[in-house]
Amino acid sequence: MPKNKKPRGGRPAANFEPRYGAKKTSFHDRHTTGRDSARDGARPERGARADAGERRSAPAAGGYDRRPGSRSANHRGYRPAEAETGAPKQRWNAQERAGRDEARSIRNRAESGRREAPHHRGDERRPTGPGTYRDERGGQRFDRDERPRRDDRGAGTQRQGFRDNDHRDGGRPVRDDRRGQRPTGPGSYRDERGGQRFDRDERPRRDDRGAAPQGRGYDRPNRGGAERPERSYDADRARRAFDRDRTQRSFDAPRDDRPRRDDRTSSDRTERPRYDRDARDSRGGERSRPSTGGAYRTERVRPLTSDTRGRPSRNERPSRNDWNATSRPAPAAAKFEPGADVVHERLEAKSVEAVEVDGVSFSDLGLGSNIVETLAGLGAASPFAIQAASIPAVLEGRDVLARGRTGSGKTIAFGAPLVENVLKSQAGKRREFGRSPRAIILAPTRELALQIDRTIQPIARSVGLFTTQIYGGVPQGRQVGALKKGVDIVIGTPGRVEDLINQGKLDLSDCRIAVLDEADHMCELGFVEPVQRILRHTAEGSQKLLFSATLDREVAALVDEFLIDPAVFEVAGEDQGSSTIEHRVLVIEHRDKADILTSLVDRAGKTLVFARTRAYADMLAEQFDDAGIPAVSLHGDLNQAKRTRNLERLTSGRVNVLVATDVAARGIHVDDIDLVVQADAPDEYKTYLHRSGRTGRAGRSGRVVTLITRQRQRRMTELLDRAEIDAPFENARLDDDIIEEITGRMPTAAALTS
DNA sequence: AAAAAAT
Repeated sequence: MPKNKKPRGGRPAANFEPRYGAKKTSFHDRHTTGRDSARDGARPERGARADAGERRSAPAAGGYDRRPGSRSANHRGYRPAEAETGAPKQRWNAQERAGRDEARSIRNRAESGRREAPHHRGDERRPTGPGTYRDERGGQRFDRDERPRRDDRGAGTQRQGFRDNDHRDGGRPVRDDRRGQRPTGPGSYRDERGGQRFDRDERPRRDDRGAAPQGRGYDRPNRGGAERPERSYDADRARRAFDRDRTQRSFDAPRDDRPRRDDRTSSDRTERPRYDRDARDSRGGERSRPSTGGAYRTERVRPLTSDTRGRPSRNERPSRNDWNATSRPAPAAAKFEPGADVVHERLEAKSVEAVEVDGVSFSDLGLGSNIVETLAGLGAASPFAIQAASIPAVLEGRDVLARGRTGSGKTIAFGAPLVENVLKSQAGKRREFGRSPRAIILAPTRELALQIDRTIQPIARSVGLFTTQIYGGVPQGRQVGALKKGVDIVIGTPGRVEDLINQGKLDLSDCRIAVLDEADHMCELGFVEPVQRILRHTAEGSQKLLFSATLDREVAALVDEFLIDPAVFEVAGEDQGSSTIEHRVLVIEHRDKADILTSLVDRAGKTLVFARTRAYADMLAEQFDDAGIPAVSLHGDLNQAKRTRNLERLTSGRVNVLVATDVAARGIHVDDIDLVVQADAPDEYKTYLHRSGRTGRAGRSGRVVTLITRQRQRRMTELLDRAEIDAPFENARLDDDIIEEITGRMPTAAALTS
């Protein structure tokens, strides 16, 4: 029975799929789960047995740690406290209890002047293993935030064990190391971005911020006015907005700058007010964030929603409809002086140069020492560009839109400052039992939500905060139990989150930060509505952070309603030319498809195959299996247990081939996937970018092969053009050398660069 | 078409 899988899952699975009770071994616990029954149809008989068992043992159960109404897991618990001691207890025991104590002492220390000398404190409580990740990754931090790798996944319990390791020296030295190692080839930011430096106007701000951060009414109780002097927002904003002499930048392009852009001004102006006023007034935006002047806000938002009129580059790439279009220095941008912002179609962003980031540390950015140390333990010794850009803005309390390519560190970019903000908002407060969450992070898939939690949890835990995952496909019991107990940060998928809200089990009214990962995807049809409803449940004026590798104007609907004066960031030099991924398109005969796929997949490395439908994904996996190539599938028709298990099989290397639908296209990370095969070509260029982003990570080389038939060539050409990818089209037959070549030796990164 | 709640 599947039960046998558990041993292996012991560690990885615990981490990967904490809800799934890898640890649950006690008789009645299993029953509880069975009864909770969201338990998927995989083993109906088990559920039945569980019910029977429950009935039998219920009466006597009390003495045996049985909760009288464990039905209350779902059901308004008659004894909430009890509910927590049941199943959740096991899970909380070691690690969470430790965390709690830790939190307590942190709080105590915090109350006696925490900001001043946090460092010594950190040393003893550093929760994560030191050089662990750093070493493996050769100092490159590409993956670290996207997905704590396997080792990492080993649940908090394990990490605690590392606690005493001294990696204090990790901080600085490591950064230096890394600098040395940082790939200077394609993956490197440094080489391609000319020597543009972080704008001075930007930097000073950060220092200021250290002293007086939250621009918005973020809760900051108990913070000595001395440390972070209270400031009138108006004053603050105004100062930042106008007192700087700089070239205009998107996110803070002040009114004053506007006149300079003669070409766009007039039309923009007429349009701008419309967006704003309507949106803001109707939702009381004014009240919620009185600090931002109306006019100011308007202009900030405008770039996102305005169209491209007057932009020459549009004509050149008519199909390109987004912000990405000019992510690399476009001709249009050339007329701007060095150091000036690149002007983007439809959405202007402050373009961050990686070189600017050299020498900047996480603590420079405003993160506390505990968090900084934890990040170092995760392999993030110093910030990536996108992190350096967005962390200060997030700490400041601003709404942020950020685009950074896959694996560029987005999770930490929002996660670390989010934790810091939540911590600040609770400084000195008691962490009450049953407190409602202060922050929520939404992701489009369960796997991604889990992965995000794997990164955020250690950071949160390092400062005594708790996270919980709220996603579907698993029993609610534990999730509700955790909520009852009280968590600070919720990470989940829209469906279950909304479900629990409607059931009154999740209260977001105190939620002051909301993050949308893969934000553009979350704005697609079918996703937006629930997301909007959820966001409306968050505290009025809550801070919103939108991140994605392909962030574009698709998020306009949300921006208009929910964001105020957003800072917009992206990383310069992130074009496909700087990628370590080799793309190619095989034009094939349909009748050869199955066999070609099999031969493509018959190789040594890990291969991820994308199929358009669930059925086809299953079919292919089966086909490969039959051909003697162990393969599993990942798609929405599988129950969550299988999804988790199959993905884990690939990560662990038990199989080398995973056939997935687009559920696996975004965000999920598996090390060492060196070939991505698109059995079905995607319809959108964004999908192409995300799918191909599953390989070529950490500066490694990777290949993406897309199979199409002759009829599709034109569409594919257009798509690649939009994605700004150059890929040769090659006719391929089953016995072609091409296939051999693809499945054979992978080109070195060096070869790709030259 | 897929994904996201559970039924």
